[in-house]
Amino acid sequence: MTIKDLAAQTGYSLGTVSRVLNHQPHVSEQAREIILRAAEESGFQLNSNAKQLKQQHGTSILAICKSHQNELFDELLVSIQARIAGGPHPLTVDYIDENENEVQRAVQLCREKKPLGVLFLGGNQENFRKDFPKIEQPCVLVTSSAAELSFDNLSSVSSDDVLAAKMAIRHLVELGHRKIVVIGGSRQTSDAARLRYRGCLEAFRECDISFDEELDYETSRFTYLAGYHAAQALLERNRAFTALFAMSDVMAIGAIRALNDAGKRVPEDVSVMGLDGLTIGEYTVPRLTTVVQDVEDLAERSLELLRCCIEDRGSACHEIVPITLQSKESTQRIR
Amino acid sequence: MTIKDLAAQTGYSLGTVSRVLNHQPHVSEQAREIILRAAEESGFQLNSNAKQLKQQHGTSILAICKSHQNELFDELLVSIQARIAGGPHPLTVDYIDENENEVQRAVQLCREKKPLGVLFLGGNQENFRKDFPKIEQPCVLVTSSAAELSFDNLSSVSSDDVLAAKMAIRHLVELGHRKIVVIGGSRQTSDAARLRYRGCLEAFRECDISFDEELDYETSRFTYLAGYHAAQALLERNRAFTALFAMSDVMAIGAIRALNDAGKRVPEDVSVMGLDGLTIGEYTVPRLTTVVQDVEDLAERSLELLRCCIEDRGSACHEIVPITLQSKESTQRIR
DNA sequence: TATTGTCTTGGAAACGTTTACATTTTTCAG
DNA sequence: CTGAAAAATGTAAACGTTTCCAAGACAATA
Repeated sequence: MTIKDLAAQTGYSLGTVSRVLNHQPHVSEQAREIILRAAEESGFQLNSNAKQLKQQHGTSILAICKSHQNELFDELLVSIQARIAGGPHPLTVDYIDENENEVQRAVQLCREKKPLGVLFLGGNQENFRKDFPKIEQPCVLVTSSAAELSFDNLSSVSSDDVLAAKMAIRHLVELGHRKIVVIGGSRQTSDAARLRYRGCLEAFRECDISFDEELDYETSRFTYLAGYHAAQALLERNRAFTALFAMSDVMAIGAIRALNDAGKRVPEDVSVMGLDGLTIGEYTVPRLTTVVQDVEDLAERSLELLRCCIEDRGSACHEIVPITLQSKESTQRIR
Repeated sequence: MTIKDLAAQTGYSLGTVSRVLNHQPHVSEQAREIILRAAEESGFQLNSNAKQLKQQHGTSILAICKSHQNELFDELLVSIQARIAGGPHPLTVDYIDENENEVQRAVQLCREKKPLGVLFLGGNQENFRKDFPKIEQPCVLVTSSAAELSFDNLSSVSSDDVLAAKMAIRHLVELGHRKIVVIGGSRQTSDAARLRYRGCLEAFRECDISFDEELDYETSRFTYLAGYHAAQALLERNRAFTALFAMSDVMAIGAIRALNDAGKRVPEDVSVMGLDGLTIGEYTVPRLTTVVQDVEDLAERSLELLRCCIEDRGSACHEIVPITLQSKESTQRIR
């Protein structure tokens, strides 16, 4: 059943049928009604390949997600999907490898799929600086600011990483902690790690705490295992500490496990903080105190920004969504 | 840059270029080489819309995932995606609503996207029985057996749900438990819940334990919150129990939280078992004892089955993948 | 009535492939 | 050499839309 059959069946021409199906003007009420009914009755289904071939652009939103191993992205994706479902623009997700250049990959995918717009979940500033110009579609970089980049089809939505780390450290300081350990991902490859680390340093300075280099642990990634090993390594350094800040929730959970395995209780012996606000933070015992980046907010704003760029051809915009500190059970006032 | 440009550029005809690009025979080595190089150099990208329009079928694998809220499916999807990445058949994922009919949705999606094959993540036997015939593509139903259904384009890969539940109960019994609580999702809407419940009953019978109806709690879903409320409700019934079996890991984790909140220690006061073998079971304190459905296995086998059906037009096949019991910290011998 | 403009419709050319068929070239047995 | 089969290549028609342009119908204006 094609548009042609529909035309033959109703006695109208191809052009008219197409106009009806696309809700275009210049069609009489009568024609619209007849054709719509015929389409309904025959279970007509438009061939999107033909449509896209002709129009030279697809109808979907493409999400490019760096690595499978990021729980925050998982939650974000779920939230984005929920918002987009049922709408006119289906979501396509492509996972790419950790050490692949996401922008280069994007230009390839854009050429092939011709999406209306693309959402980058995670991404490295440097890669954008180098390879972005080849992309014509509006894009938004989520969870990482692109404010320093000046491409007028690149927007971004992120939380203030510096502030987030600051809030975490300040919270620990307010609870009386002075010897605070920091663990995070690679500051060389991750913008987030770099910014959060800066936040930590600023917080320490503002609180007049001299930060012991020995209490800093930089690992390659933000995973559970990385957190576990980091905490373990820190314990082996034999420096006393009463609190630990991990730059991601899963890392914090790994760290808690390592502390437990070493006979330390959380929060009695060591207070632990995470950053992200994942659902699983609620599952752990004790519940994880963390700095929350609201996933719903992030999803909502990034989609909204993308929509703006697509519809109005409005230009780039860089948003910061608010973060909140959620104090739960893994931190306590120092004894 | 189209195939036509490539033809003009190399001096060959459209047909020859197309044959080269599709690795078809009847092309001279020389032509193949020249054309391939030209394609490489010019960064040529085939227009998949044109291709699919002509061929009348797409090239992708479609995964239809029932509900966003299933961690097992998330892990499965990651594993499937990893296997499929880089191959000739991209994966498209569509999440559908909990109470939508997945098969009806599938026929719609198949009409539109014309995938090579479809993977159902979760699904209700009844829906298949009713609406499946309209689907022409090979399909495989994952994590739920379709052995009772006789469509020769429907295969399935699952673990033995009855056995899984049996193993869990037996393990608890072997640890000396007699008063065992069972919580699970709706047996009316979920095949898994029904089968696992049957497994429990059989295990109890085989172990000569009379199962107290008051120790059974059927909730609507398999979530953390459902687990939490179920455990809470069971505690309020004031029946003594020393062990709890939840039909999913997240439920078990919710139950542990409820027990903790009520002042019960796990595993000292109550042993808790889950079923699934999710990664997050490792994150909890105590680590969750569970019956593991190997995600890698499930992914591997389902993809293999689908591939067979697509390539050889081989017919339906129903596989059971082995499960294993992973004893960790949330269960212990009764005191 | 003649002229203009607006609304509705029909017709046909694209979009970039694949593929069946036609044609040319090569190979090789007799 | 000849002729025929096989291999390589070219040609053109599809696939199902959208969209531009032309044309017809009708009303309003001069």
